[in-house]
Amino acid sequence: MVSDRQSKEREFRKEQILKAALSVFKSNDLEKATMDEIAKEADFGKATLYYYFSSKEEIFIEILNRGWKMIWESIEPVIHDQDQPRDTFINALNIIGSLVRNNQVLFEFLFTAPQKMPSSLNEGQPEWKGYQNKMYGVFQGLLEEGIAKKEFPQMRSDLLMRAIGGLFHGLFFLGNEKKPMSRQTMEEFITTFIGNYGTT
Amino acid sequence: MVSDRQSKEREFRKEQILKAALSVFKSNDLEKATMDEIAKEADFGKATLYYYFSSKEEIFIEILNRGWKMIWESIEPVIHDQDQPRDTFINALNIIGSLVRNNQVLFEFLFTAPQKMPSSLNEGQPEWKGYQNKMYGVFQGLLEEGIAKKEFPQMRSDLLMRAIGGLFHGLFFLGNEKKPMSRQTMEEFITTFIGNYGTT
DNA sequence: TTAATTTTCGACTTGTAATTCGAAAAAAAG
DNA sequence: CTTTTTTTCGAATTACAAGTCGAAAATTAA
Repeated sequence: MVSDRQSKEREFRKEQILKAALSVFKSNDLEKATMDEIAKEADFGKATLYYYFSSKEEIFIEILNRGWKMIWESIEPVIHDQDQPRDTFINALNIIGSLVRNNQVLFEFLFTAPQKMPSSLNEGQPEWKGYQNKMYGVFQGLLEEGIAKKEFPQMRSDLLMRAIGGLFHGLFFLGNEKKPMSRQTMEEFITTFIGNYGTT
Repeated sequence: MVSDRQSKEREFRKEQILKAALSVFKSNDLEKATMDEIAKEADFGKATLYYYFSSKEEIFIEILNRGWKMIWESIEPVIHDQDQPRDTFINALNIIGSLVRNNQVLFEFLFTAPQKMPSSLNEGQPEWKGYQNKMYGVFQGLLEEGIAKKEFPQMRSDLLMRAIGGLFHGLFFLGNEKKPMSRQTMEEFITTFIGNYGTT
């Protein structure tokens, strides 16, 4: 029988392990992150990690699952006013922006790891992939409506998406300056970039 | 003493091996591409690979070196008329575009592998990195001039670069359609995208 | 045809890192 | 204070893939 406190502590320990894993993934490159290092970083014996997670993969996946879930849950509330796709789009982008600002390392991982990781980890439609798809779906939808309403450049929405993705990534992760980016600043960049189709 | 023909055949075999390696890197993900598989694909014994290359790393690097060299040598001739940065930029982009069209697999590798690969392979400023830097330098320069001449959106050139990079990547590698993209089409997209600042 | 020289490769060695085992320590329950 | 359950971990075990070795096959030179 596990008490309430017990399971809370268990969860806490899992989080510590995930945190340690993330920091190891960050420095060494994913494939070269070893369980030994994660264990050392988390200050547990290696075998103990296997008491909490069944494999290295599972740790990896769990970080993605929790992260993408967080992202989804933070945008979900604001994506419903489809009347102004452009504003909605920028709003959503800005929300993600503030998440990123609060935890760069995690989000850089969430956004880049899927590219780098072995495709075997994508088999069986993992939970995080679902959230990611929902998110991209929403953005794509907003872009399409925005394009239809001439609020955005007239081009294929998937390409516009890619381009904005590149910009966003640059904006948050390329930064030579360390000062966090304000909503203001971000909005300016996006606006400059996609032009002022609707508002001029 | 090695005859001329001998060394040509030797070079030919090296190329076969590199080709096989590329095709293995393509399917399996880099880290999981094994020398055994490359050997099987190239139809040589594994030990023979080591007769031609001193390590798996060297094979990897050699593909990058040759590829980036090719890219650089194909743009280099057209980047000199700095009077019309926008046209020059699109020209150069288009040249790379045609290379890509002729060998998608190779170029997808050239453009994405550097992100995925262990950073240890970057040590000692490898040859390909030099070419890559020169190329980015040129593009960045063109963007800066273009921005100065108001031919491009008024924003940080590194961000514009990122965004165009994303667009380019989408254009060539995201393609749902298999038909190769014409210069015309590409130019249209880019133009739509970065606006018609100079020409309207 | 024989003697180099160049290529090739099967079998082995080596190193690394994931994963498991079994027993002990710690904590909770009775 | 026992007994039971939960956690912990050092010391194997196992798997896999890079790289090496030494001898054979093929090719070229004499």
